[in-house]
Amino acid sequence: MNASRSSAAVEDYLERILELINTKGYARVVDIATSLGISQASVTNMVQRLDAEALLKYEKYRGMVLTTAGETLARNIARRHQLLTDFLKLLGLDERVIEHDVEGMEHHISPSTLRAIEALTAQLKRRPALLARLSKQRGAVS
Amino acid sequence: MNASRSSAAVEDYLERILELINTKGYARVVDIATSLGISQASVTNMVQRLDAEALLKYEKYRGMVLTTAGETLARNIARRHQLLTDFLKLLGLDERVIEHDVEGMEHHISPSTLRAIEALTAQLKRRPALLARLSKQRGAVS
DNA sequence: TAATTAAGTTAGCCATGCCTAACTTGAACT
DNA sequence: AGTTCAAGTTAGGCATGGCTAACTTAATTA
Repeated sequence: MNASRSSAAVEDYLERILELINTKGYARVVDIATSLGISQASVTNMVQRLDAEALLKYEKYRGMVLTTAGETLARNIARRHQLLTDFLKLLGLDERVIEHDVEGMEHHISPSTLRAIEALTAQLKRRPALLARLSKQRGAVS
Repeated sequence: MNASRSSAAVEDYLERILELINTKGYARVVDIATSLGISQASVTNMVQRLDAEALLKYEKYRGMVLTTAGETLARNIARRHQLLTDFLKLLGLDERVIEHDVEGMEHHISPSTLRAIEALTAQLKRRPALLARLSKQRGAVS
């Protein structure tokens, strides 16, 4: 009934589930739990909720498949994550920092802001001199 | 005892409290509540917690003052907020979108990422041609 | 087929941060 | 001094999203 707004938690789950399906072909409760660093019980709970919200189809003890809505949403989330990561990489930041910051920020970026960052990233990629100056300016450290 | 990590909520409160003190000279529970769009009861609660965490000194029914630690923290939060806002403004985004996104993202940006964005902003300010191209590239709309 | 065990589920609990309703405090005015 | 009322506080509750402990399911293997 409620197709309102996905919470950060929902987005995190969908992102990992899609990733697992893409790499392993399926997403198990135990793998989602490990990947997110939380308990299996928490995953079971959320997966049942995602089923109720029609973002995936879940059969107890069996497995899950993303619905069309769920897959579309998950793809958008993954794309946003990738774009933000690319942008921060361009700025020469440390991998760990990038991962941490992207995981925090990604749930709060509007489509228009994302488009702007995407365009900026594209422009920056053509200006290595500018990027070099950036690194120098702040000490070349992440 | 616990100088660990501030939650997003704590940061939001400190930011508003500093702002109120800067503009009105003092921060009252009712003003903080209005400014954050939450109930007075919630504010009372948090203010007592911030007192316990030594980020401010609070006397019931009287008033509050930021401690040195609290003020330093608040200033850093405000600065981060300003830098992010400046950056997004440069990209030509809508004010509302900027406010929304900054409020969401600000709690998740590492110091190093902030420095990088600061340096990038400084460079971009000198390249209006690049910024113009950006707007054209994505349709000139926010 | 029976036993073992990894995977999954359920029940009940906790912290955070919000809420409303009801009560208290203190400032301001008569 | 007493009344009034805005500001502040307290109590109790709710949603989200975690947790552990105990139980169930199903796959594997002897």
